[in-house]
Amino acid sequence: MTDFHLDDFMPYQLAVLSSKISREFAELYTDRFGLSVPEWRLVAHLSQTSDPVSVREIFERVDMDKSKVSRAASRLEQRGYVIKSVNPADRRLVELRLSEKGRAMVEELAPLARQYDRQCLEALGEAAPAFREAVRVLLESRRPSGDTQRHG
Amino acid sequence: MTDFHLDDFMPYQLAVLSSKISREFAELYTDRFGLSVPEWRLVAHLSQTSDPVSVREIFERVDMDKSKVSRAASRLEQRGYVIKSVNPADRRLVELRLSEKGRAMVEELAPLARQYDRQCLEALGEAAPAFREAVRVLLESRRPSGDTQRHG
DNA sequence: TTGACTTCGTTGCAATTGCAACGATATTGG
DNA sequence: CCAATATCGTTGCAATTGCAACGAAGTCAA
Repeated sequence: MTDFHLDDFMPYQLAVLSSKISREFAELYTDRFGLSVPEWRLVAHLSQTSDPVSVREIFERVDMDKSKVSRAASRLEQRGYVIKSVNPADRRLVELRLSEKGRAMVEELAPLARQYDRQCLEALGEAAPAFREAVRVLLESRRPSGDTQRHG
Repeated sequence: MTDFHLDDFMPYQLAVLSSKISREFAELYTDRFGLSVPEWRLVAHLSQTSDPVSVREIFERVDMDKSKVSRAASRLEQRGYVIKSVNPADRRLVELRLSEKGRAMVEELAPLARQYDRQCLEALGEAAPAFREAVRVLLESRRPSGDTQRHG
């Protein structure tokens, strides 16, 4: 109607794409492990290192509000996947890390994730590496953003 | 820890990217027009045609739950941006279209949207067209999905 | 040391959300 | 025509969410 074309509009396209993909992938772990999306994200993040990670570090990188991270961590702790402890050097900080049970879950989940990822990239064929790179560039071009809350 | 690399994992990367971009763009219309994200999406969709559109057509394309579309439509109707009417040929269907006021708002918003879009693509430089195309390919490679609800 | 200020994670609360159930309408098969 | 079934949009409700406010802990300057 106006010369604005929704189908070429990046925020819209990305939102639809990412929510579809996120939902589709979630089917692989929701039933099987009883994880919500924020819980999966937290677990995935913790699986990247053996060092303990603070709530702040997570919500900065993962674009989740800190309350979301905090609640996901509590639920995961209750279920035995995550261990919370107080950082002795700075007692404001909470240290999060995976328990043995948590690591075992990731061992099971990781192959599914890799497979899903591969499947996405197959659809792109040769364009896949360029796409990955483009996503990375876009992410870095966005300002690191403020100080407190992200949304989810 | 395991050989799963979150930074290369598409669903995660896309989710972070899209939520950042969506939030960033939302700053342009939230204060100025008092629109929520779902409301903007509905308006944007309606701006693409002068024909009336049903709730179903929208939530199918826009990946929003139908209740979300329904509520966005009601709020927008109350505020005079959208006109709801019953389709006489099939009285189950609700016809949605922009009012004059709604069109005027889009006229104001469209340039902002185009500008934001351009700004995103600039970060990509030459890779921009390929990126757009890749997003489209990915979107089409995802199954059109079930029948009832989307999420948002 | 003290007092002002900052940072961290949790929690209260209101708003938003997704899902299921519903009433209304339409379609289909007999 | 009628009964069974399907589709559409709205709504009730419980769960999730974002935001602000908070207490606890740390930092800094005087």
